[in-house]
Amino acid sequence: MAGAGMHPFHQQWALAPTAAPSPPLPRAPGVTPPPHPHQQSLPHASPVSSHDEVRTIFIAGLPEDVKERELQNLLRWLPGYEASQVNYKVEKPMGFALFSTAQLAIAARDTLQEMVFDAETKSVLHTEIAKKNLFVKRGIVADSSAYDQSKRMRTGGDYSHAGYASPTRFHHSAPPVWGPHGYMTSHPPPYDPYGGYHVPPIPLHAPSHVPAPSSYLPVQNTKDNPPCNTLFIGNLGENINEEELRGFFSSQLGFKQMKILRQERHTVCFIEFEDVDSATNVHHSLQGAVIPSSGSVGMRIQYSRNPFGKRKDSNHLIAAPGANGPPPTMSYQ
DNA sequence: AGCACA
Repeated sequence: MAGAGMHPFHQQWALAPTAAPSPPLPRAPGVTPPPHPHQQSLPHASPVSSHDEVRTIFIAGLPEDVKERELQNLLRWLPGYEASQVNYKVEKPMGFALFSTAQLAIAARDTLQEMVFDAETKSVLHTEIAKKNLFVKRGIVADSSAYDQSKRMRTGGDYSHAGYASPTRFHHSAPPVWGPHGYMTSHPPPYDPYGGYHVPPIPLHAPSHVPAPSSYLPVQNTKDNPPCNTLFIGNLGENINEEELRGFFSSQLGFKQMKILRQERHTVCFIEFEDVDSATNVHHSLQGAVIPSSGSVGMRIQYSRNPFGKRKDSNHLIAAPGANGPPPTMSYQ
């Protein structure tokens, strides 16, 4: 178990209010969706495109152990729902949900207002219009540049460090998706607030972890071992979060398995890849990577002394030293 | 610098 201060790996709360849930906004009571919703054009009233207004709601009152998925599964039924996420960085989880229009956001806010989210924990939702729109990452496509690192809170120091691999080759394969954000359709569903339940948007992917590091820091990597399909990761910081670590590496190309080793002072881990090439890729591209829970140190990536699943002393094979077995003639390589 | 598991 990680320490108390563990935080899930949520990269982008480039979203909304930095503000706490505390000051309940005065909100117009009984605001309901317009009777005649044609979101596209508001001929008279607001000249501004609806996308400039805040169409995100803020959701407080969630139980501490709320999952992104739970919230999504609730919100996806609401008309105009586009994306949501939960910010766990503060004491009480704060949810944010983006809707296609401000009206629909208001409608959603009122729908959810005072809703009992969990009877057992007596969680009752309090919703407001957020101060700012939820920021949804654009590129669903595997495009490394989609992970721009602007707006990241963490900045260990100098990242653009020459000599350290650029984050260009990350996870081509990895679903470039972090937890939240629902579907991203180009066109909003034909909507009809509360009119009927058309097929709800299905958030395609289970929340997965973000493979992109927050930054890179130089590490000195003297004394490496010869390339093999297993990497040894050290210098992970005092309170590295195992889940985060696992999520980080498990989405790398060629990942097979990993083992995390908690030791007194240092936590280290071993990662097996499909082949040496994949290991080498990661060895180079993620050297010095910083992930949130690693604090302000860059991880050191080395080849493992012993590849996963192979014994140290190669005279004894994995194939059991059977009483009557043939002598271990086969060897690796 | 901290290298386990089979």
